[in-house]
Amino acid sequence: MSSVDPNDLTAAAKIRNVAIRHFVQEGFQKANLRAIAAEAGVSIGLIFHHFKNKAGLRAACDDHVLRVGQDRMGNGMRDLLADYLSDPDEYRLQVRYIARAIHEDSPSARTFVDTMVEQSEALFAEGVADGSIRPSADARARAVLHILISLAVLTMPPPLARALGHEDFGPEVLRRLTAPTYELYTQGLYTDQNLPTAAEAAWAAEEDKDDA
Amino acid sequence: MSSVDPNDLTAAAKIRNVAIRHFVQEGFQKANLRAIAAEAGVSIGLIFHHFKNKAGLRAACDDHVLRVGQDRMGNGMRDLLADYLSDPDEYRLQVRYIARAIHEDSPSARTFVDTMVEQSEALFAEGVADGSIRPSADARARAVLHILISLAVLTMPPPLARALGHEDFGPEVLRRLTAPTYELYTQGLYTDQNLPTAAEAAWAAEEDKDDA
DNA sequence: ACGAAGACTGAACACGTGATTAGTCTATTG
DNA sequence: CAATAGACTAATCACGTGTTCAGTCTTCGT
Repeated sequence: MSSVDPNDLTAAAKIRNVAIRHFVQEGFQKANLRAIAAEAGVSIGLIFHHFKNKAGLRAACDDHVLRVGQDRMGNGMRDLLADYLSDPDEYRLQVRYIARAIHEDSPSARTFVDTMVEQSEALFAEGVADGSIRPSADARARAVLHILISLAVLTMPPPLARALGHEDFGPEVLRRLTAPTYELYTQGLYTDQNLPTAAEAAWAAEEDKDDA
Repeated sequence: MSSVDPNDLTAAAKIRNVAIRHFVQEGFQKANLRAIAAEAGVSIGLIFHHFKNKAGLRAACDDHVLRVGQDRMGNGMRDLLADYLSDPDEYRLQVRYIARAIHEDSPSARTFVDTMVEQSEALFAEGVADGSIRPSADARARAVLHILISLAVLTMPPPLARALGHEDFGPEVLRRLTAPTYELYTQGLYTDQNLPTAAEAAWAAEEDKDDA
């Protein structure tokens, strides 16, 4: 659906697709319009003809990627991870683009994030209703945390992947994370009775603050 | 220790500190050397005199921030979050700088990440030994996952903070995340018996792959 | 006091790159 | 068959910005 034969695409679409890849790989600033034009097989001027300026091109890319992403979520987003796993090579680029847009607080990213959180919260609510998921004291915050974690895993930086023995992130790394994620999501990290050492102390200390 | 009176700093240190802020707020590419020089109260030429070129300045910043971070970890890192909470305004900048360096795979970031993972794994091992933390099938992967999550929380993008009703990330948002994090780390997400719906199915599907 | 080394300045340079513009080609319409 | 519009090109401009350089000022050792 997304990587059709490049021949039957309009020039504008070709430019957009190439630009998306460049924006992800080099960042918006560093991305070079001449290089994009060359790779898309068009002249530089055409970019401006279609998109007005570099920011316009970016807006078009944001719009396209986020719209596609939102559509995919629309007909039954169960989980970002699940989606990703269905075809890693296909979605890796788009996921990274989305993550980048979110971190840079692009306008199109706002509604996208809202939708994700909304859906995630609804999904959890379902689970709670049928007893498969534990209830939470703050359902909204839990949804946010879950999105945050999913995004983090899917955009794992190279040094962390390397700490797992792989050159960079990919299906193998993801599979390696299966066990700890599974454990965390089913049993948690700490044992039942005592909530000790590190994080807990910090959280507690933080909570003391608004008593003062 | 870090924000002393700007007057008694050497010019090179002043430049470095200003540069760190600019690199975080605008990114390395967009950061303007003239603006940095002006804000540091020196001429543009001096930057090149001390740091050779822009890349040199960046290397110096990387080195400084990561060294400071590593020192802090050295004398008893318990938890990234705990550290952060001790003085959010002070560390916010540095944490974001580190996260950026890690994502861009800067050379100095590699050893830093390794140290973090190492320490985290050791910490978990302690906990497992004294019974406060559950054992894991893959201790290394769990440590990586934990670092990943900590980093993600501390560099939470604005749209997600907004989904929690705040303008951007800060101590309040962090406190809001306390409950779900606490729940996740003590009980997990799913109830005991069945591991249903979303993520689980995906993880399972993924595992099937290497049977084929 | 003198000389050298290094801190420091400000103007000028070089060049990459986003943007403009004049003009050509293609195709649709009346 | 004009004629109009839009896709498209290639040369050119404009300018921000990293970098260099010649020269001045400060400091310090002898």
